[in-house]
Amino acid sequence: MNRRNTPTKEAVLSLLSSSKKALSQDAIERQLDIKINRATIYRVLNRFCEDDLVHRIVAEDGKQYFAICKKCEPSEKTKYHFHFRCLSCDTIECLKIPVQYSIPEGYEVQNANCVLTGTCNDCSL
Amino acid sequence: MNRRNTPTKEAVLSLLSSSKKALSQDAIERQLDIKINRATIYRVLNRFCEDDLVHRIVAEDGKQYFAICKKCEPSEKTKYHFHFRCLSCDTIECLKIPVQYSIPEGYEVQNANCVLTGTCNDCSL
DNA sequence: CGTATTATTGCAACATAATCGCAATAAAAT
DNA sequence: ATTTTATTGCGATTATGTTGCAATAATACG
Ligand SMILES: [Mn+2]
Ligand SMILES: [Mn+2]
Ligand SMILES: [Zn+2]
Ligand SMILES: [Zn+2]
Repeated sequence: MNRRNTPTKEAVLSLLSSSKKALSQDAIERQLDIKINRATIYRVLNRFCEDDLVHRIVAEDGKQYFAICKKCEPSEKTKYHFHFRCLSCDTIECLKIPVQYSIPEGYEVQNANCVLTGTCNDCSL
Repeated sequence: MNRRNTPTKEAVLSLLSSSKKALSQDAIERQLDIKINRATIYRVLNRFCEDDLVHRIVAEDGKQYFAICKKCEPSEKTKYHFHFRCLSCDTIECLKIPVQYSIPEGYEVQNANCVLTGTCNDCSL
């Protein structure tokens, strides 16, 4: 399935690139200059995830948030990192903290979704 | 707000106690002998969480799963532990693996939701 | 006991997130 | 220019979870 370049794709990727926070579909739709259909945004995002351009975070609110993988090297060591959700400013950000665990025998980990919740630095003043 | 003992409450708690896996509202409703309304189950579960009898896990599928806190002492050291979701048998279990992280200055963590996904021991044969 | 208080329940309606089918559009290849 | 088919918009649909309200029942209290 070959990918095609479209204004929609570029707009969403550009927005994610310039954002310091992970964004939900909702937030993306609101922040975009052009009007893009909801289903389309989801499809674009899902494609980005498939292509490992973007990673998906599921927060405690059950919603999906998307963030660009800038420094997310697929190096086995720092494969997964924590995310932080601030209950005060309601933003989700990537923390440069590797997820460490020792999995029991026989288990195989394919993905990790780790979200810490609380108050961020900006809001704790 | 005082709590009252009801058949519903006991049935749900008993089911969670005897289950080795975390259960969704859906699964609880199906596994219960008596028919209990969906909203009621959610309300019972939310009360259990408020009272720290049960803890809530939000998985990658965006759904809530509930598990009994048997050995979940509120000791600060092992406050949070990992959970594992098997994509093969579609179950979620508590791992006795503490969540370790070093949070940046100024951040305050109130909760952690950490789910590893992959294949469990039973399914990896 | 009998009665009063109010936590709990069932039901329907609601809210929101995310997906899907299908026809129309448009990017890319030829 | 024409063909191919990935992408889009739209509406409908599924799913999870919550809420308002009246009815029910657990608990306290005389
Ligand atoms: Mn991240
Ligand atoms: Mn657990
Ligand atoms: Zn904040
Ligand atoms: Zn399994």
